[in-house]
Amino acid sequence: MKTEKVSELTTNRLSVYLRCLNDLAAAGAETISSHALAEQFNLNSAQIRKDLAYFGEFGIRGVGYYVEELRQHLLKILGLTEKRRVAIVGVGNLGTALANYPGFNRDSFEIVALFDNDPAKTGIRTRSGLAIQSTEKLCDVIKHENIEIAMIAVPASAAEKVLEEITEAGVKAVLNFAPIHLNPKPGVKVKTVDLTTSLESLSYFLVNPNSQGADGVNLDYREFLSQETGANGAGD
Amino acid sequence: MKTEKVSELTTNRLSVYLRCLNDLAAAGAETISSHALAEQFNLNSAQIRKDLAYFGEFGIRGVGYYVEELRQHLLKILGLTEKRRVAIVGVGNLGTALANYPGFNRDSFEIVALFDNDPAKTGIRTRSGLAIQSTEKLCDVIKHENIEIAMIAVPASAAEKVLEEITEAGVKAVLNFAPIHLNPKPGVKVKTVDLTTSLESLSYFLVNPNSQGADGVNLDYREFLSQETGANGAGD
DNA sequence: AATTGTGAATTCCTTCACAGCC
DNA sequence: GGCTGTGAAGGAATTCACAATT
Repeated sequence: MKTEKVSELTTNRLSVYLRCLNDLAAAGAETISSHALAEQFNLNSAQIRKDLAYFGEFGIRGVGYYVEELRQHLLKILGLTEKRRVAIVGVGNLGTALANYPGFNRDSFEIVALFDNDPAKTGIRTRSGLAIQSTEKLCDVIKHENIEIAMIAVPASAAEKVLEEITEAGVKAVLNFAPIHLNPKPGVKVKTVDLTTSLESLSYFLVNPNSQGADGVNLDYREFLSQETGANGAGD
Repeated sequence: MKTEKVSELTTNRLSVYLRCLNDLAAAGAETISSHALAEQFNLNSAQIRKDLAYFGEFGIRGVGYYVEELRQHLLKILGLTEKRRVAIVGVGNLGTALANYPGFNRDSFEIVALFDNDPAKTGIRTRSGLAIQSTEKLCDVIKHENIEIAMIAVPASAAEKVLEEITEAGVKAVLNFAPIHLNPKPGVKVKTVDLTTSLESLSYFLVNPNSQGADGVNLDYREFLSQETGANGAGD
C-alpha cells in the first residue's frame, strides 16, 4: 500500500468500478479480471490495476479479483461503510430532484436536512417526509445533526454565501450545482457539477464533430465526470 | 488559427471564461487581461492564452482582450450563436428540474420536447407549458422537430435503449444523467453527469482529507467538470 | 495459460519564460 | 511597462510490455 497522492480521476473511476462490482455480485459472479472490467468502460486494463494498486494488492495472478472481496475493499476505500449525513441547501426544482434522487447509495448517504431561504417553503415536506427549514438555521442544524456533506443547489449569486456558512458550520465536503467557481477554505473539498458548462461544451462538439476523436472509431474520449478547469495551482 | 485537436478540458474552460465575460460585459468592463481572468478561477494565465490560441489571436499585447469582442468569439467557437433544439427523455424529478433549470442559456438552447414512458404522465404540461409525450413518439418527434441535443434522465436500466433510439433519430449530442457508462456510435458525443460518482468521490476526500492537495494551501485541484473515466482508447 | 503488479515509455496537459508588440 | 502568443520545459495521467505468480 503506497501513500502517493491519488487523483480525482482515480477516485471517480473507483466509484464506477464499485457500481460494476455491485452488478456482478448481484449476478453471482465470483471473479473478474481487470481486462473484463476494463471492457465495460472502454478503459485500459492497466489503468484499473494501477488504480487499485494505490491501495493494495487485491488480485490473484492467473485468476483476477474476487468480486465480493474487491467490492468490500472499494466500499472501505471510498469511505462508504459509514453512513454520512447530508444537507441540501436550496430546494428549488434541482434541490428537490436531488432530495428524491434514487441513485445515491442510501446505505452510505442519508439526507437529513433541507434548507431554503424562501419563507413560503419552510415547513413543507418532500416526498420523503423531510421538512424544509429556513437558511437562518443552517449553521445550528448542521452542527447539531452532525452533517458532513452539503449539496448547494441555490442560484449562483447565493452560492458563495452558502459556502461560507456551511464551512463555518464545519462541513468539509460540498457538491456544488451552482454555475460558479467557488473558492473553498483549506481543508474543504468542493466538487462542482456545472450543467451550463456541460451543455455548452457539448455544443462545441456539435459544431466540430471531428474533434471528438478519429475517423469512425469512437474513442470515448474523456467523456465522463469531474474536472473543473483542471486548475492545478494558484495561478501565476 | 490552428487545427489541432482541442481537448474537452479546454472546451469546458471556454464555457467558464464565457460566463465570466458575460458578467464583465454586464458590469461595463472594456478589457480584461489573461492574468485578471485567471485569478477568478485559480488558473494559470498561460492556460487561458493557450486555450484561446487554438482558435485565433484575440488579444492585444500590452492591453489584454476586449471583453465584448472576446465574448462574441467564444459564443461563435462554442456554437452558441445558433439556437439548438433540445429534448429531455425521462420526466421524473431530475428531468423536470432540467426542463425548468434557469441556468441554461435560452438563447442557445431551447427545450422543445419532453418524453416519458409512463402513460400517466403523457399530456401533462410542465411549468413552461410543454407537454410530456410518449417515448413511442421519440424517433418521429426528434426528426420532425429537428432536435440536435438530448438529455437522458431515465433510470440506468433504460438509458442504453434510449441512447439507441435517439441515435437512430439522428441526435448527435447527449447529456446523460443516468449512472451508467454508455457506448455511443461513432459521431455521437455523450457526456455523462454522474451524480453517484460525484458524491462517492467526495466521500473519499472526507476519509482522506490530506489527499486534497497540500498543507493549508488549497490547490483547488481538479475540482470541476467533466471527465468520465479518462478513457482514451478502446482498451487493450 | 492466465492474469496481476509495475517500471519504462508514451501521450497529454500545464506552466515557465521570454520574444514580440502595443 | 504591460500584456499577448508560444516554444520549450515540466508534470501528470495513461498505456505498454513483461517479470512474477498462481
